[in-house]
Amino acid sequence: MLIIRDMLFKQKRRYGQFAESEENIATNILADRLTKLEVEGLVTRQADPENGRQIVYALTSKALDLAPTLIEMILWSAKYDPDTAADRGFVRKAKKDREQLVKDVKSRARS
Amino acid sequence: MLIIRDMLFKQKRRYGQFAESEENIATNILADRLTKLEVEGLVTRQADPENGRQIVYALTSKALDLAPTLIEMILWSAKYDPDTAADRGFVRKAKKDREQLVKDVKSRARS
DNA sequence: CATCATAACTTGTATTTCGCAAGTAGTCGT
DNA sequence: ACGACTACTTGCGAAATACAAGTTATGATG
Repeated sequence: MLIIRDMLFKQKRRYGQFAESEENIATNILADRLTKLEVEGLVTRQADPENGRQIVYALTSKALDLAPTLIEMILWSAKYDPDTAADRGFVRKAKKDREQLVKDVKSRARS
Repeated sequence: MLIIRDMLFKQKRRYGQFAESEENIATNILADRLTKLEVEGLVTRQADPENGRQIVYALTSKALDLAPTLIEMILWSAKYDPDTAADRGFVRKAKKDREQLVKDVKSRARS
């Protein structure tokens, strides 16, 4: 979930970027989760043609369709978790035009 | 999550009912989760005045506000998980009038 | 072209959580 | 008074996770 969240909302694409996130996931667990996500058809893995040592992960449409669920989770956190990192603009946009936000999030995550 | 799901959508209120659910949660884990949910302010626990040996659990508004998140999860499952238990009518209603469904679910869970 | 840095993992081990089976405590019905 | 019911606890083996260190392949540097 944390990986998909980072890919959907923070445009992260690489192993090193996931490892940096504030949840401090252990590297063996991260590797394990990435292969499980690949097996479940949620992410694809491919070598970066411009930099052979980098692998670029991408979300499948099955994973992009988790956007509404994650957005609802963010809204709930914004309401009840004082330490939440959700930004104001995001929450406002979600309440104003939810469908459009889902489209925007998916489109950004694809690019 | 499974406990909140059962309370929101299946009107379960008691320990024995949670233990029956198809995920077959171990009783020690169930007890642990219920106290954690209580500590986090998601459920309340009170003895049934009509039957002293039964304890009735209820969702707080903080937990009721998880309804949109859980509904989105159900919709995603209905789309991608062939073994999902989500019923047709529910999915139709969610797509037709989401806000109303959220209200209905909350209202049923409170009664 | 040898060496160093980087990125993506593996491996080993201690710690934590979980699953299963069994047992306990306070009602309640008869 | 006694058995059944409901909500838990307890003990222990198995599995998952966290932490630290090592490995492999590629790209950059002097």
